[in-house]
Amino acid sequence: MSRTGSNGRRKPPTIHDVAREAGVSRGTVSRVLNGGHYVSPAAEEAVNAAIRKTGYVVNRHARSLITGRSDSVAFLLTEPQERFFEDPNFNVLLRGCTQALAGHDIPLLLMIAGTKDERRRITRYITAGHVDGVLLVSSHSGDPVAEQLRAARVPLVACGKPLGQSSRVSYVAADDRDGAREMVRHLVRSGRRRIATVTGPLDTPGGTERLAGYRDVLAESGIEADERLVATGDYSRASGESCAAELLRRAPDLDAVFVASDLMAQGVLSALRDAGRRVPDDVAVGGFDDSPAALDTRPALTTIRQPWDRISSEMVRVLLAQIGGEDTSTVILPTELVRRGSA
Amino acid sequence: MSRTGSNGRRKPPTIHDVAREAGVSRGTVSRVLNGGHYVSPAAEEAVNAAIRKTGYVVNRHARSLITGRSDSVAFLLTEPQERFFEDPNFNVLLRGCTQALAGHDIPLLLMIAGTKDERRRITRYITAGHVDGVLLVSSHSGDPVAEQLRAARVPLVACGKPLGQSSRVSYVAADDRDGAREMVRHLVRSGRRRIATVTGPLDTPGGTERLAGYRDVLAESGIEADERLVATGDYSRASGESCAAELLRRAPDLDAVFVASDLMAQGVLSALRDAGRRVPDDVAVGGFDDSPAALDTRPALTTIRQPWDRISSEMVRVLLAQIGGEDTSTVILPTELVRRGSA
DNA sequence: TTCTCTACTGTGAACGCTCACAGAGCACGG
DNA sequence: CCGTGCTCTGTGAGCGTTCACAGTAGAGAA
Repeated sequence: MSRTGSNGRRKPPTIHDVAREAGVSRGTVSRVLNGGHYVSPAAEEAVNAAIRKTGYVVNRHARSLITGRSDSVAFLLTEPQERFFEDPNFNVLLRGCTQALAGHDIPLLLMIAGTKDERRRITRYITAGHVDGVLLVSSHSGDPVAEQLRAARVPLVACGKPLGQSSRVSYVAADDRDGAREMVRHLVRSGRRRIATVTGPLDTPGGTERLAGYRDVLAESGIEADERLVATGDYSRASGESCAAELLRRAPDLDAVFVASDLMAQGVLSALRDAGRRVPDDVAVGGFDDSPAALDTRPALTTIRQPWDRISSEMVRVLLAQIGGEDTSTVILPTELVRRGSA
Repeated sequence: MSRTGSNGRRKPPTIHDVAREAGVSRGTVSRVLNGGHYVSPAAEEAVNAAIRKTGYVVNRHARSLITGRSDSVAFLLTEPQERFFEDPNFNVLLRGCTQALAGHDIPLLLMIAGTKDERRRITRYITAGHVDGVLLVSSHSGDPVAEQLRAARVPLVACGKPLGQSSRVSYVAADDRDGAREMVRHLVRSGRRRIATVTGPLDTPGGTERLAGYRDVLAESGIEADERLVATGDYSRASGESCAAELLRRAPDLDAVFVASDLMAQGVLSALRDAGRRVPDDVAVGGFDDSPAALDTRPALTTIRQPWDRISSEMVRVLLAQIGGEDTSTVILPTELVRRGSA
């Protein structure tokens, strides 16, 4: 049933062995393996039985050699720092993509292009056709990798809106702007009028879009915009703390803060506590991300949940469509307000 | 220079194109590609020039088809829950392995075998020879996947000691027991005598080994062991909180707690604060893991750092040695005490 | 010279699969 | 009756590489 090599280790059965076992030709086995079209029920049954009996598993290398596809996908991280690995959302994303791909029997290759050298090596690897497509995670504006892959016509889907690119890179993202609107509307509805914000870096989509959403709601609510109420952080806890201190100095009468990330919101809560302000009585605080940290604050953080599970499954769906030759575009997914104690 | 297919998409150059360009045979190009033995300097130079000119990249599928190796490695997670993805150490491990493998030009395939079905599918995939080896991360005792892969003679290295296995699975781990000793000795040196502990689940290596280390030091220091000072958690923050409450009830005179994870230690700190105990004045608290959370507590957590960067690089080193046919065994790496404010 | 050894090179045959094609068998309509 | 179209099947070729082998050239020893 299985052939045995000279070193005693079994050689796995080939399509030939299955064909012989089933009493059909290689071609018929191959057809069964690839969807079973133009195969008689009797032949199909015989082949399936032979596959079970021999324990046959297709040799993907031989298949790839001829089809030109690799039936694998790269998950590419182009980050110089370890930021993404510290981000709990990243885990959900990676996990979600792995699972969604596994459903299609497609393995995920994890690649990290931190340095320039690595970027070159990985770009070569990918453009050589070793993967069928790329799931790109990068917060960088003007990422050269995306451009190169696009130029080489490699199917590509980014997570989040690639900033500052004129090119047509498909992406999947949460609706940052609308999520921000939702949170600020929530603050307005609860009677706040002096609403400050701590933004993310303004060269990231999360930075600009969430700020835009904040301004949308002030405008629609007829609340006067006040630049003293806007501070720019870098998504770190420490920057949240210092931004909040700065805001309190510039506008001591603020009664709410919309913070563009939960991590920064932690810092904001610390600063407010240090300043003797009670949350939410004196100052309401709204975060963004619904990270696990949002549960650990006191009071627990009211925040905006991004649908990471859906983002990952959509990324995979769009990428597979693109690999299949379809023209794909962008997917924007709705966010959700999670009410807890802080606002 | 590059051939063009009917659909306008360039066909990548093959070894044949390189050979023609360099004026040598396929064999010579292949030899240059695989180490350059038995190749004249002139030929080698010509081949390298031709490779640069054509932009040739080896087709790994064709190579794999004949060599039987795939030049790729699986990073296999056999966890029903998402525990690992919530663990920041896991990120460092995954990142470290990816990078270490990238140094050898070996891509990492991430696979998650949560359900029984997935385990079967993935085991099939791996035993079919689609990867050269497996980096296994699993907290489960009696993991059937490890046994099956071992039986199929797939090179395999586990992260952490596989519990309850009689088999000879190579693994790389931090010295949990000695790390626990180090922490408890530190507590003893600072004058504590009623030292409690919150352990991890006792079906995990981290649970049993760290508890053993705790007992070692009590014994060597002549401190009477007291079962009222031992509580078993599940590595979650909440369990740390409830265990600490329980310990305070059973042994109100405790003056230190050694907690088997930083996450649980966060819970312990909360419970102590709620009980009005000052840290470290009334009660010293020692954690384990040196997770980022350890910096966010007040006071900052004294903890034990596991050398995750070295663990990942050692896992890769051992796996590659095993793939190369060497007999490999176990690697135990030292931990490090990180002193902060809590003890 | 001749023989041997070493360094180097080229060639055919595989690896296991899919694809294109040819051909068989059958049913149907003209 | 043939021709046409359908479903189903087998066969040869070839994907791009490595491997084993055969063969050449030059150096050194006999």
